[in-house]
Amino acid sequence: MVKVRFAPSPTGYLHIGGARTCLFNWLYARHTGGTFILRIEDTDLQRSKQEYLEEILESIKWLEMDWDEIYYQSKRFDLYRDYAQKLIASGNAYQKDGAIFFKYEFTSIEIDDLIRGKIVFTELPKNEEVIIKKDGTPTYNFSCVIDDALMQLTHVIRGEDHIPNTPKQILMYRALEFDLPRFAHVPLILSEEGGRMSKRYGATSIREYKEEGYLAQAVANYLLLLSWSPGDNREIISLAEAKNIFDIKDINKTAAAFSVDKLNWVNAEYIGKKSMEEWSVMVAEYLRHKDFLPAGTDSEYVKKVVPLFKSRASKLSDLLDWARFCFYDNYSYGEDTQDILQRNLAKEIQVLADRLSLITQFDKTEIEKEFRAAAEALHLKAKDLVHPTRVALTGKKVGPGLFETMEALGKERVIERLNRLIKYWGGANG
RNA sequence: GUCCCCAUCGUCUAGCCUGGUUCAGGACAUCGCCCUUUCACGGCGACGGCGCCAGUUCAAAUCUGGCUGGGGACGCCA
Repeated sequence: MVKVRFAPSPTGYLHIGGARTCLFNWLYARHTGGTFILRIEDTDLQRSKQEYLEEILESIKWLEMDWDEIYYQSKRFDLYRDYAQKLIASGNAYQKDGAIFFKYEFTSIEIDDLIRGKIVFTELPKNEEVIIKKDGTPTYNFSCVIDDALMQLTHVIRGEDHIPNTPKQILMYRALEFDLPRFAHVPLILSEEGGRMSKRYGATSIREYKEEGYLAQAVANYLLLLSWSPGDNREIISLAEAKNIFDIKDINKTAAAFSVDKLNWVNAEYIGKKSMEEWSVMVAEYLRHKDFLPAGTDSEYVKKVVPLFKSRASKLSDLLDWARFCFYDNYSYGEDTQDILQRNLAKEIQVLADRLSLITQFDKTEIEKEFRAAAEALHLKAKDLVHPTRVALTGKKVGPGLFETMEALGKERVIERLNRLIKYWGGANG
């Protein structure tokens, strides 16, 4: 019976690296029908924070993972001290400077790693290791061994930065006469530049991706693709599907560089799969959460307007910029619109506005019909009228289809904004 | 410095274990064309890679060794 764990330390937020390690563990447990436990490694009382703990738990849940059991190392200090005493009694540890040291003889240690095969250490840098600190709390390597053994974990799936810890831990297993779990060290996730992942290179905590408007399923899907693949060219895989096929042996040995571009693509794929209804609800919630909507914004209006952006957004935060014109009138014409605005079409826009105001059924079909008729009457190519109209309505050169934008905005707003551009040019009679 | 890990397009990867079926397949990005009122979506196409050197073999991306490059660890942090 498989039993695995994810063991975060609440001294910081859940990062993408930790999230992926968690994902692999969770997936393996669910694939095998085993048990997945969460072990909070809060032994550093100074640096551990409740805020971080909540954050980590929230992020894991957000990614749609769950756990069968949860433990806190801070509640198990007595246990670690008992085992340290046992080591003293058996002559494998001793007290010095108020701390307890585990001592060991030099031996060649071999790790039979499930991902990398044999890893051989022919020497170790030291011959003793602190296991209980002066303040009575255990060190990482010790509490980790005690818990992994006592919780009867069958597999320890963790980041490869732990490879150098493993020989020390194995020595402790032996001294304590514990059975060894299987080890699987997964590759690290590198920064976009291929270097070390750190806060200096943009967002790394799961929360930040949530705040940026990435969908949980997309983030999980993308993370899954780093150093693992289903082997059949599929890129879009739900966790439910991954559960069926995930296996440790399919995890690569090579570290993967994180790519925002690819994440954006995956996220856009997930957005594409949502129905318009789901999309609207999702965006509305996001915009409200971001406090973006002006007070009193009609939710029906929000529903009308957000579909415009579904096929263009790669993440919800795109709307914060792109959809601004839908909710605010105080936008200015962008710098890059000058080439369009320098041609004064005040009279023509006035004609357009007059014709549009007569439409009773203000939908995109009627609007387009009238719009094209107006262009023809004015001897203008449709696009010569389209571009300035878009600038008038949105302040931007690029955006959703013009006629659907007009329908979503509603007749009143459209006319108002056309008049605003006419005024900008100095009036239709000037 | 010492120890350890890794090495296929710019990036993520398939292939590598069980050498010939591969003048290496897919995806992201980039570029081009089509669609088109702009951008995006969608469709089509292009560009682009087995780090290097030896060895084994009739045959190596696939096996072996060395080199180089990248990453990690050396805390009474985890």
